[in-house]
Amino acid sequence: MRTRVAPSPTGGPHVGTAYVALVNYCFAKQQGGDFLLRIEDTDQARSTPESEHAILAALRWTGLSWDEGPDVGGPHGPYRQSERSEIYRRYAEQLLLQGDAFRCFCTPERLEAMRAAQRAAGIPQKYDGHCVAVPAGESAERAAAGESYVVRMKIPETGVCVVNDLARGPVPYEYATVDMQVLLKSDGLPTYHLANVVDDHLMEITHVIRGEEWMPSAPKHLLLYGYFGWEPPVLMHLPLLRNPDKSKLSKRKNPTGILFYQRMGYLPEALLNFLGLLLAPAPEGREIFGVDDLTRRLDLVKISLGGPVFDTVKLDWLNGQYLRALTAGELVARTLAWGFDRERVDRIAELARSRVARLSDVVPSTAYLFAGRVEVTKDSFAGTKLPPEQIRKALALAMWRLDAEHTFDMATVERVLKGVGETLGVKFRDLSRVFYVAMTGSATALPLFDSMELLGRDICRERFRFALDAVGGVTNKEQKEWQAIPFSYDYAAVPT
RNA sequence: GGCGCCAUAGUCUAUCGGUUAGGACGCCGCCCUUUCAAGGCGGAGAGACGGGUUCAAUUCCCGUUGGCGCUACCA
Repeated sequence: MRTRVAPSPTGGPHVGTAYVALVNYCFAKQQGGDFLLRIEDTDQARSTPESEHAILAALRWTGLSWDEGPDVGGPHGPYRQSERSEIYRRYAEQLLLQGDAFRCFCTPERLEAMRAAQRAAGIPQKYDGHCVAVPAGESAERAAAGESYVVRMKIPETGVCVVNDLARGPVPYEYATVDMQVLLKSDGLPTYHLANVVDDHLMEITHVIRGEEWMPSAPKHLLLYGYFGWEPPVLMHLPLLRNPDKSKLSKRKNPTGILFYQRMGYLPEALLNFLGLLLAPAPEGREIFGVDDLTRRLDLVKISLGGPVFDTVKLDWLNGQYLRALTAGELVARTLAWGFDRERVDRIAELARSRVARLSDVVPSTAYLFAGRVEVTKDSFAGTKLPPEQIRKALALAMWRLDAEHTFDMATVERVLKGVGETLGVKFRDLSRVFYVAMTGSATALPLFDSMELLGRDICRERFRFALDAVGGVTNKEQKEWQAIPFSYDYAAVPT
C-alpha cells in the first residue's frame, strides 16, 4: 500500500498540494503503507530549482513527512523525473515496437491549422491521426534522419473505457472522445501522462489520489497500464479547492501559496486541521483535530465531492483556537521562531538605524515588516503625483510582472518595479510612492526593495492585491490590454 | 462547442427513504467584563427547478438549470 504526491515545480508551493499531500499521507499511514514525494519536472521551460526547493520547504513546514523522495532518497529513485528520462524513453520505445504508439511528425503549424478547422466546423478538437498511417519503416527512417517528432499513443476507435473512481464509482468515457496524447515530446522528455504511469508503476504506487482535473485523462492512463501489461492502481480524484466565487482556487483571486499562510502567521497544524475539515466531518462537532486523528478517521469513499471554497475566515478562527491553546511562553517562542530569527532582525535593524531618533521609534517604524496586510485606502495614495488610472496600472503591472519572475530578491524587485516606471513613462521617484504605500501602508518607510525582499513574494502579492482593490481594481478589458504590453525594460541598464 | 464531474443555509459539512433536516465558521442578540477580544447562552438562516419510483423522498432514477474541470509537444 503506497501513495504519493507529485507536484510540478513550476511556481510557488500551492495549498492544493498540501491538501493532496495530506490525503495521501493520512491514507497511506492509515493502511500502514508508505507515502512518497516525486517531483514532476518534465516541463523544461517552466520547471525551476527555486520552485522545487520552495515546495519541499513548504511541505516540510506543514509537518507532513514522506518515506521516499528526492531529498530523503529511497529504493525506487531517482524521485525527480528530469533524472529519469532514459527510463521513459525506453518505455516509449516499447510502445512504438508494440504498435501502441506512433511517431508524429506534424508541425505545430499543421496542428494549429487542424484545430482551427475543427473549431470552425464545430467538431471536437483532437489529433486527426495524420501520422498513424506512416509505415513503421518510413517512420524509423525519418526519425533516424533527424526529423523532429513526438510520440503519440494510439487510442481504440470504438468502445468505452470505464474509470473506476474510488469515491464516484464507474465513470464511462467513450474512446472516440479521447485524444491521441503526446507521450514523448520532441525534446525527448515525456509528458505527464507517460512519466506518471511509468513512475507510479515502477514506484509501486497502489493508490493514485490526485486532483479532479486529472479525471478526463484517466482513460489514457488506464490504456497505458494495459499496453504495458501492468496492473493499474486504485484511482481517486479529489474535488478542487475553490475561490469564494467558486472558480478553481487561483492566486489572482485568493492567496494560494503555502508560504503565504506561513508568513501570515498561521500554524501548520491549523492549516492542516482546516484542510482536514474538508476531507472528513468533525467527529461529534469537535472541529479541532490533528493529523493523527484524521489518519484514523479518513474515509475516502465518503469524502464530499462538491469543490469546497477555501474559507480563510474559518481558517482564522481555527488558527485562533490553536494560538489560544498555547501558553504565553509558547506563544512567545512560536512568534520568535516565526518572524524574529536573528538574521532577519539584524538586517531590519541595519535598515532602521539611520532612521530612528528614539528607541521607541524602532517598533513603529518596522511594524509593517511583521504585519500581514497593511491598512491602505484610496486616500492613502492622495500624495502621489500619478492619476488614478496610472496608479491602478502601476500596481497591476508590478504584481503581474513580479509573479512572472522566478526569483524574488531585491535585484529582481528593483528591475521589475523600475521597468513598470519605464512602461508607464513616469519617473521612478514619482512612482515609488505608490509602491511604498501599497507595500508598507505609508509613504515613508525603510527602503522599498529591501522591505519587499524581507516581506517575501506571497505577502507582497497579497498587499498588491489589497491595494489594487482599494483603488478600484482592474477591469477585464484593462487586464487584457495591460498584460499585452511588452516588458521592455532594459535589464542591462540596471545595476544588480 | 464536445466530454466529464458536482449540487443541503453566505461558507464547510451531517443525514446510508420516514428527523422539529444536526453541527461548525460567519452574522445578530444577551451574559460575563476596566475597553476589546476570548468564553458562555440564545437567535435568524438550507434541501436549485421539474418530472418520475414509492405508503413516504433532501436521500433512488430521468430531465432542466447552474457551478466546475478537461479539451497543449503544461502539469
